[in-house]
Amino acid sequence: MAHWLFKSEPFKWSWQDQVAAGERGTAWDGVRNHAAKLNLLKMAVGERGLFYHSNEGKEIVGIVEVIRAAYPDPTAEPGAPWVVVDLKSVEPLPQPVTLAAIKATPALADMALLKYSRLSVQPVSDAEWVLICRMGGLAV
DNA sequence: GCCAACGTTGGC
DNA sequence: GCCAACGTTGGC
Repeated sequence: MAHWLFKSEPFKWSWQDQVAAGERGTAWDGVRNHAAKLNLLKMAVGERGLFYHSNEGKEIVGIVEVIRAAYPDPTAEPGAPWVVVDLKSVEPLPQPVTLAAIKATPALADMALLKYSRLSVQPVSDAEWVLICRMGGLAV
């Protein structure tokens, strides 16, 4: 299964908001970038992603799961190509993984987070996923 | 089809 | 607050 990374500015939509949304989850809306949209389209129900706080925090704080595959973004104009997936929170990272820690880890040098820092929905490789989960204090 | 101008993102 | 990176827009 593929893994992903979702970026959000915490004052717009934080990990706490995602947790508060509970088991029913919420739509990950507002994506207006075609590369990010393509990633959303590739997602399958049950795939998991990292939840990253940009700007304030600059750290990966939790794990989310795709609970509904891509469908048209209800916040976009009718007919627009934008899509959302529904996400629910799974668990927090006992120890958040900071951007600084990622930069300091040679094995993570190719992460999209570093190479394409403005992309809001990114793929994460299996190796990156395992390493970040471990750095965050989760057994994998 | 090129490219300058402009807006947005996001780290610092 | 600054600025680099990048996407989009619009004139030509």
